[in-house]
Amino acid sequence: MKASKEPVRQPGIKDIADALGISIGTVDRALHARPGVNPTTCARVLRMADKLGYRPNVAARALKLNRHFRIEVQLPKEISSFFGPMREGIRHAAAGPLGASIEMHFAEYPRLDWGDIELLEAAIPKKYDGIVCSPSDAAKVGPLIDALQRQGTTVVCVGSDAPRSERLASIAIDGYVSGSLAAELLIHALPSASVVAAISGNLRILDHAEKLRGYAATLALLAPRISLLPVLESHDSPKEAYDQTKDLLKRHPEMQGLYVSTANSLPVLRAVREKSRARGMRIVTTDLFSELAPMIENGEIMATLYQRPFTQGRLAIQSLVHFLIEGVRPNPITRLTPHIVLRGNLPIFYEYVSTTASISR
Amino acid sequence: MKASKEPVRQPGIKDIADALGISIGTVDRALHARPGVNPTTCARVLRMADKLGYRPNVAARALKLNRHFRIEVQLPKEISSFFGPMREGIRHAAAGPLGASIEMHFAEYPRLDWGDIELLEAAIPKKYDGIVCSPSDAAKVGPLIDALQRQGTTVVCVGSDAPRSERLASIAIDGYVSGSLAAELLIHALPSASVVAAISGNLRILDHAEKLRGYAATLALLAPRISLLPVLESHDSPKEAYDQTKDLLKRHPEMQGLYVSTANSLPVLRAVREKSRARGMRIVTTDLFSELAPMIENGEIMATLYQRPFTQGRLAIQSLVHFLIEGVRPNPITRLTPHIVLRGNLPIFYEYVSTTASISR
DNA sequence: TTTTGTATTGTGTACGTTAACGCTCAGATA
DNA sequence: TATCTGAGCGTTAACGTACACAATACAAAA
Repeated sequence: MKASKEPVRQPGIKDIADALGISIGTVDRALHARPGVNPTTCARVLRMADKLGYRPNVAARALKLNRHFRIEVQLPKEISSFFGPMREGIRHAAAGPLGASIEMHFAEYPRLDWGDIELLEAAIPKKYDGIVCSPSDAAKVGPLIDALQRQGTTVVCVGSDAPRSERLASIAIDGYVSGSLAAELLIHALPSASVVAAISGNLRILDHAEKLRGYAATLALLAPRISLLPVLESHDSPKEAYDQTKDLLKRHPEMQGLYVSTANSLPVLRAVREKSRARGMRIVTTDLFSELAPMIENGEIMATLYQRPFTQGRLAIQSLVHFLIEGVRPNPITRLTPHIVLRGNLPIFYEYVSTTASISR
Repeated sequence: MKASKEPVRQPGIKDIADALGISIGTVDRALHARPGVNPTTCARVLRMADKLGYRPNVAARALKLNRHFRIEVQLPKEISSFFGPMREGIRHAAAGPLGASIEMHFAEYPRLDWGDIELLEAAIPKKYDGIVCSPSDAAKVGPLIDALQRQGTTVVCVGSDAPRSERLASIAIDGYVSGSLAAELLIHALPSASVVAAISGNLRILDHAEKLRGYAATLALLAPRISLLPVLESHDSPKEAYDQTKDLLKRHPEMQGLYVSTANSLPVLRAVREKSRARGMRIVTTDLFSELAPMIENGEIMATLYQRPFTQGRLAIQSLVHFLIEGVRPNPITRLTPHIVLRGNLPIFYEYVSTTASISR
């Protein structure tokens, strides 16, 4: 067999009109279920469109409608190894699906837990078409998101979530899975009777709590003889993290496994190193940044759970833009698994950390 | 501060022309470095375009040029748990960047190592704009790819590669990294002096060889006291794999770790199970399909290295289409890290395996 | 019958870009 | 001087769709 005619032109609205001996105006109305069309005609148009295999020409539509979306991206400045790549992912995805021109505003606030509320409030009168944000306190952010949604600004959460709010979608790492993986990695690497610990950020943040829930549950389920020390809460303060770790190591010399579920892992690692406890101690951390790489390389850190900020940003914008342009509601909740970074695949991730490289996160 | 004027219309070719008091024709020629423009004028246009922040309107361009690309995807039928999701990823990505209408042909051949050559040969006279394929024998496929490229058909390799050929790009899992990760996982889980083995597919396939190279190298480097038995080569035959594993288990009762670097892992696992050697034995497999899931769940398999077929397919089409439309040459080689699937994150991957679900691979 | 109203259909313009075509004019050639 | 040449630039018709507006039909009301 051979292909049919060479230039198989896609049928357009015009072809449907010609085939039916009517005008393109009527066809347009029929296809879009606009009022003012005879139901009989409408049916004929729909049937003919189907018969001809009509697919609307996105380019022409985009040109005609000439939509222009204003989107604000509100992310904290602080954990730049995480939110930097996330912004990159956002930019990347926004540049891709050019069905419409997208005007992106990147707004920053100092820290995860400081300034996001104000920024959201300030965004209300600006009447953006969409907002991407990473809420810290779901209870406070929720009402703001609802207010934004009601006035026609579509909100997508990325990195964290405001579960009870009206946000269009939420893209994040599955915290429970992260904790569970950390536990599993430690279980495999430690004797069946061991003592392990965990140091977390702010446990009032849902994601942190979820990580520890997964960690504890998996330890209990798969390695009942491993005992988990009371969880430390560093509140993402370097000083606190350092002091607490020091104290922990002093009080529990028998400890062999540690899960650092916050990106604020450097003080913890420093404390471990100073106690000369690096050898024998198995550590699983969270996220990936340049200081971490050599420690994975030399074995101080057994594994880190990379939270795929680039991918998260990409998916967030993809959902948002697809909704704005096509009106398609995405899955309201997307939970990704983190990448387990060991020594072997570190080079591949390290590229992302150190350069502004390729698209293949 | 407040945003500037409300409808900040994107400047077009017309605006540049007006600002300079020339015609849009000249602006168009200047912007595209077409002949027939005074260099001085050209420079003025470019400067003004930059000053006004001109971005070409993709929709208008797509409409005018009305490009129509014909792409053939040639993938084997056999490992459907791998090539199925890959086809999905391809479809997904092809539907997304609607800058042009893309006509996709999905061609199938029986097995990885049988029928791909014929399909490529058959594709030459068909004058496709692009071809996506997964070459098994690089030496044989290479010349065909070169022939296709010379006649104007752009070829992208996915899942495997034809390194010396003129293909536009190659997207695949990094085999060396895969093997290295398998080794690392086993090292962590086994006593420092152990005996481990590996069973591979066809070692003449570069990817399989790379996996074993990474495996052996990492074992030697990080755990010099672990000894690696001679590598088994199953040639992707279930019978052979089963028999070889049986034999291996009989001859080496001391073996505690096994890396199955081929998707053909079920016969191997059956042999292990029949020998009642499942407990204590640490197994790392490759890929993920429905039969594997319960074995990860119950611990028979410690981990599997998921090769992310959906992502591979998505990236392959993305490179190809982006090149066809915009003429941008992608990175010729993209090597992804596999996802390490443990019990904890299995549910997230299992979704992909069992359903035709979301986009978040 | 003419008029008015309403339900349906046709027409034209615009969206921003491309490319074919045509015009102009300086300089070269007859 | 007249004609040719070609570099440089302007004009215009598409591309397929959406929408405002105009036009037509056919009924009911005058």
